[in-house]
Amino acid sequence: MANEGRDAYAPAEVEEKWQRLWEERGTNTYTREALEGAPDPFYNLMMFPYPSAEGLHVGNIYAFTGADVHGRYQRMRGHTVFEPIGFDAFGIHSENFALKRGIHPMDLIPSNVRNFTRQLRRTGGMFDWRHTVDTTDPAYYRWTQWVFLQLFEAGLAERKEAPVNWCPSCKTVLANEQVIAGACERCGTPVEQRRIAQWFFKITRYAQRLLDNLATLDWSDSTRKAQENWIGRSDGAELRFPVLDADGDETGTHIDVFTTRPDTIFGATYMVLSPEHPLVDDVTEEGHRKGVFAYREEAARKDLVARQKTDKTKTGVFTGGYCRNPATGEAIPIWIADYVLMEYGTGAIMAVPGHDERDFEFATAFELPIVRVVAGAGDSAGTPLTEAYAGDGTLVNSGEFDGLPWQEGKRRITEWLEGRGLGEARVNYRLHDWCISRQRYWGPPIPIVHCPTCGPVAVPESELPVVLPRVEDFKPDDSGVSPMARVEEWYRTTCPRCGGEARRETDVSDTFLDSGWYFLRYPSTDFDDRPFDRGLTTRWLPVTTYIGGNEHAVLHLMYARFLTMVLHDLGHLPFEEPFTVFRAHGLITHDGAKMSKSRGNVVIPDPIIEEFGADTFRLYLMFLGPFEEGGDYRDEGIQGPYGFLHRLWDTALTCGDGAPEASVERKVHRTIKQVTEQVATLQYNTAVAALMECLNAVRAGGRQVARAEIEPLVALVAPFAPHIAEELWERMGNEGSIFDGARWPAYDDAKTVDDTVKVAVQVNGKLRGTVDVAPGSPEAAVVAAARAEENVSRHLEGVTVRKVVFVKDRLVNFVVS
RNA sequence: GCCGGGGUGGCGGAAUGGUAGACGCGGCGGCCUCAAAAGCCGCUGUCCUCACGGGCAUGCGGGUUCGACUCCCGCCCCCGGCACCA
Repeated sequence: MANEGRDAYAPAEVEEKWQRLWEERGTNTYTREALEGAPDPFYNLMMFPYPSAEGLHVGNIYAFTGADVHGRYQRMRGHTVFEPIGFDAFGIHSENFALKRGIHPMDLIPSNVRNFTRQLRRTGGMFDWRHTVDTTDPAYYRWTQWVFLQLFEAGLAERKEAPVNWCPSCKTVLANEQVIAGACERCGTPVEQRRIAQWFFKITRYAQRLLDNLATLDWSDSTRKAQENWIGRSDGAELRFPVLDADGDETGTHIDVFTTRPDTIFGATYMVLSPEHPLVDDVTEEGHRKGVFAYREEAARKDLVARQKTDKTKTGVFTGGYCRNPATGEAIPIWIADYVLMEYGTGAIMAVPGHDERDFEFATAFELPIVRVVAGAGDSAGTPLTEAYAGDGTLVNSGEFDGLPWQEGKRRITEWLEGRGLGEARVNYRLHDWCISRQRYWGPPIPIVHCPTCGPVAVPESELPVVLPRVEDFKPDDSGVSPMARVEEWYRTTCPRCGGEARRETDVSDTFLDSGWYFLRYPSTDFDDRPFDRGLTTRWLPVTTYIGGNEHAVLHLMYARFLTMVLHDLGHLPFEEPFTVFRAHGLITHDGAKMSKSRGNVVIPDPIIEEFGADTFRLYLMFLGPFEEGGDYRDEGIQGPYGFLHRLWDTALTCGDGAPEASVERKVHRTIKQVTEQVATLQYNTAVAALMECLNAVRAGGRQVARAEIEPLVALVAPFAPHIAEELWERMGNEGSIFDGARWPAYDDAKTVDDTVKVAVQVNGKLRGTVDVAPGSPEAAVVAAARAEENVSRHLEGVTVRKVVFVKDRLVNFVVS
């Protein structure tokens, strides 16, 4: 193709030009007035990144591009699309990196943010840089602290003791990820647990609502399911086991257990308390005190991670105490064992070794009695148990309840015990309250003052933010509390209530609190006197579409939902669910393997963008696999999209003004239809394939291309490759940005239908030929044509046709003997 | 163990129960070019056949159906998440 006098596609030039123009013209940014008056708002949210020192990685770009394609598409359909981005810059990653490199996070983060901003601009995202947030900016975390106070004042924040990982050598608190195989990641010393007072948000109060609302959300199934499991509702009963003294008389205290199988209570042959259970001392007999004490110490010495390791053999000790099984009336021994967790249920269980795998293992190890109380098909009351039986069956050895199906037994036994004041039906959740305290430096201070007379007092709203001071020595030390606890001039203050001497809370809050409400802030960043403006919030929220990774399926998304619900209940928000639609994108691998630094197969975006351009990179990322499932990045694969954009460029700039050819026009209309449907549902890989196929058809045989044949393709490719689309759009003589004025092409249904269709002809289900017929041809005509087909007729020779299957415009199948 | 998602050419991946392998990469052969970049043409699952054709092919084993990558039953393997949750 002769092309002297016309410049070749030079991505770098085109991309720099349009990034500059977008910025100059404010193409993607909104003023406060524009946001307030938006006629058709579409809030397109993506998960804001943590600005690491390494820069954006391919995973970030993959996620952002997928979301940006969606936003650009919605904009071309005429919506006012608000697409903000920000930085989730507090937290342990920055702090650890800063410690390692000896750079203060207050210096490190701004330079990381600058670098991320530069990279994000280069990728061609439609970001509104007027409305960005940085969680480490006091102007932002002032409102994070405000959110804390809302919960505090509503009685949803409470301070209680909870275990943390403790390194006895570094004398510091460790996050779970800093514990490697039970040892401190820095010094290798075995980690212990310690109990310290921490702040919790009472998310468990919202467990049922968080669960119920899931059904109303248009979210990826995998994400919804993950939330459901995380909340972990189980229906059962709380039962009371009276404690007995040495003479076998009731002492008046009792142990409550939670069980999902009250029907098996006749098989409860012993009781197990968690080592931390408050009644352990009460029930322990003199002779057993030493053993119980030693066991409890040992359990405490284990770190929180190791404590939860499964497939370890069961350990435990007998306390010497007994309680009464309220069903059988018999005395059963009370043990303590670390397989019972204080965090779940009541911290105590009735052990039914016949029908619970863990109890069976424990009973076998310590030679405790095992009784069958459920008989499966073919079993009787006396059938011995060689393993725990957890299947279906009817009750046996259960007194008056013998013979009942277990489900019915569950109900009846609960009622029976309830009638005797020995228990009641109960629902229990796996979800725990949200611990937001971090004994760290790099986070927003929790806005509380501890007063010796008034207790914990909220910092008045007018005094927010409680600014995190610049402290050069922020390394955790042997004090065991936050580094802020040694900055006396900071923590010494007066009580806001009584004016007496007091001390600031020195812990900072969890980063999930920063990210738990950031989407509320974006539209309102023009306001510094309120976290989010009522009018803007009503117009723009809830978020229309949120696209992000499933790694945040439970924590981030659950906390954001919880905070939204609370703020709704407190009258601050008119909705209780923040994200109407959520879509989880897949993971991207490189040459079939997960990317990781240690493998050395991390794809670095910058050199790729330099060589091929952001448009090609974006197009390739969206093409290499289904967006919601992820895909495999292969370095050579980028050549396909690269060549495609080159051909698109050449074709668009050499097209003529003639009328479109009918068959090509049909292809174009079919493509518009397909791309429209598939981009809307995030099926980007097949939409891109359709664009390639269409361009091939348009260019077939080096034919002269008509403008009407190629111009729609320029618009269809725009969400994926915005810079080249703008440039071609302009060079084809159009005014203004292709993203302004709802330029998404329309298709004519009548023009998506071909004038002939290929019908497959089978004999006994095997393809023997095809025939071309007019669409909608009747059976008789198609069958006749099929019989006439040479190869088909040969296969029909000498056999009897028993049946003819006809599917209009698709196939004919001759069933022969 | 539980909950998701998968298993299709050399590779990434397409296929409302109806022509398996679209689109792309890679490979092979050719064109254009001083050269490179970009571009263009043809072939490319596998086996048999000079060819026309035909056989075999969607992790494994069964089933339903005129017809199964697709639906049903039973396995195996891979990826992600949760995990002593009573």
